[in-house]
This record gives sequence, C-alpha cells and structure tokens, in this order.
Amino acid sequence: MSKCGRKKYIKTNLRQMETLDCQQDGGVPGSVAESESAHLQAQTDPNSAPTLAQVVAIAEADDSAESEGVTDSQKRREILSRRPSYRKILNELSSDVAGVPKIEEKSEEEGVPPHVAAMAVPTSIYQTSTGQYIAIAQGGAIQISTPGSDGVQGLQALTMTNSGAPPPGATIVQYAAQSADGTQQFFVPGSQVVVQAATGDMPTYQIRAPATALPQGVVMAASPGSLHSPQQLAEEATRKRELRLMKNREAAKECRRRKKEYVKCLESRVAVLEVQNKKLIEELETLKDICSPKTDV
DNA sequence: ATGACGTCTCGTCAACCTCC
DNA sequence: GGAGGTTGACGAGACGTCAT
Repeated sequence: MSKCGRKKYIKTNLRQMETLDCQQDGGVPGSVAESESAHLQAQTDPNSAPTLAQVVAIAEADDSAESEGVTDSQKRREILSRRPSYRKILNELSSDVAGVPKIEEKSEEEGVPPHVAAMAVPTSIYQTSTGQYIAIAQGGAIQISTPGSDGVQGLQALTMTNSGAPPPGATIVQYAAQSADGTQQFFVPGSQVVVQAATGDMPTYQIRAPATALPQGVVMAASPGSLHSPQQLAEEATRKRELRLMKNREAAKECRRRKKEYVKCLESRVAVLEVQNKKLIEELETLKDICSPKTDV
C-alpha cells in the first residue's frame, strides 16, 4: 500500500475502533452487554490488540516517517499484532451465554454432495470456486454437480471422445450440457488437473497439465508422479504454490463471510440486550415507585 | 468534467492454531 | 514437528460522493 493508502487504512481502523468504543462505552450503559463486552475486551487485550492511542500513535508516527522517508512496517506489524480469532471469541461467548449462536465449522453438507456419489463411484472429486463439484469416476467419466440443484438435475454428463485436434498429450471429452446449447471441450492430459475457467455464460472446465498457469477462480488437484529434473521440480513447486494460493483465496472469502456473520450476530445481540436493558430499567422505576410512597405535603 | 476522499472488496502474505 | 487451515494485516482497484 502506498503511504496514502496505509494512512487511509489506519484511519479506517480508527473509525471502526471508535465505533466499537462507542458501542462498548455508551451503547448499553450498565447492562449485561457491558459486562460481556468487557469480557470480550478482556479476551482481546492480553494479546496486545492495538489500543486507540496506539493506532493514533502509529498514524502520527507515519506522518513523521513520511517526512524522514523511513518505512517501519515491521514496527507497525509488531504493534498491530494478532488478536484471538473472532470465531474463538464468539464460540467461547456462546458457551457462556445461551442464545449466542456458534459459528459453524464446515459440515458434511458442505462436503461432497450425495448426488455426486449416487451417480457413480468417483475416484477424484474436486470443488470449483463457484461451489460446483467435479467428480472423475473410474474410467474417466466426469460428472459436474451444482450443490444448490436438486439431485440428478444438477448433474451434467460428460462423454469421452477423441475427435478434433487436442493439445499434445491431451484427450478431448465432450461436455453434454443439459441446456443443449452445444458442447464444451475438456482437455484431459495424463496427470489429473481439473480446471474451471470462470469465463462466459457457461463455466469451462479443463483438465490441464499441472505446470500450466492457472486463471483466477480455478480449482486444481494433481497426483504428482516421480519428479526428477530441476524443471519438473520447479513446475511442481509452481503448481503447489498455485494450489496454496487458490486454497487461501477461497479460505479468505470464507473467512470474510464468517466474519460478517459474526458481526451481524453481535449486532443483533446488542439490539436484544438493549431492549432487555430498557425493560429492566423501566421495571426498576416501577418498583421504586411502589416501594417508596410519595411524600405529599 | 475532474480530483480528492471514503468505503468496500479482493488477493496475498505471514503469523498463529490445530491436528495427525 | 510438519501440513494445512484460519485470520489479521497489507496493498490495490473499483465505485460512490462531494466540492470545485
């Protein structure tokens, strides 16, 4: 990030923290939520989460660094060190307090859909970035399944052919899409790499050589054979890196989705507790009125 | 129209965590 | 201890808003 960008980022964080401070300090005075936010705070602080003052200090230091031309990203990293996982916090909170839903781990329903296995016994199953499943059965049969669809309707059959002029070492399979708009080609080299190129109206799937550069939104898996030459090793390293990046990309998306869920959960909880608190205050006032008779003159 | 600014989203890196 | 997952931090780009 440029200096400008980084300052912008810090400013953004500052705003977020101020918002948080407002919610914690003034949002629910004297309520259960206050003690809970204190609980959250207590869990957060021990791992040196940056305080408002620290962030301000960073921003100011950045200004001075700008004039001196010094970059201290290392220092900044030290100060802005990790806090405990928000999911961990929420789950611990939920075990303490009833009514706080846990953020779910990935369950079986997000795993291999039953209708994929129902069609054939796949030897390899891959999930694309769009959530579709590609199953390669024994004999090379490929099945594509959309999780949202119901049962067999989401499955699209692929049949192997050897027509056309495939790339070297590749076999073309025809894609018998249900839309009947035509067929799409799948390239199947010896090593198994399934690729979905996210282009066009219809997703394109490819089974590529591991060394080929992958487009964005691609899922691939490979069965590494014996590697000997430095070039093969380099290709393997590249493939592994691509795979790691792709997985991390998906993980980051999932993480952000969960984080949004977490924030929504906290916001709704704040709303509930605010209502609760209001009711309790009203009840207290009523009881006060009952217990202390008016001293009329 | 244009530049400045704020906000959001995404990909990536790296530290940390968990599981085997 | 290593592999793989999780997530905070960073950098960049897209987009909207506002003042000029």
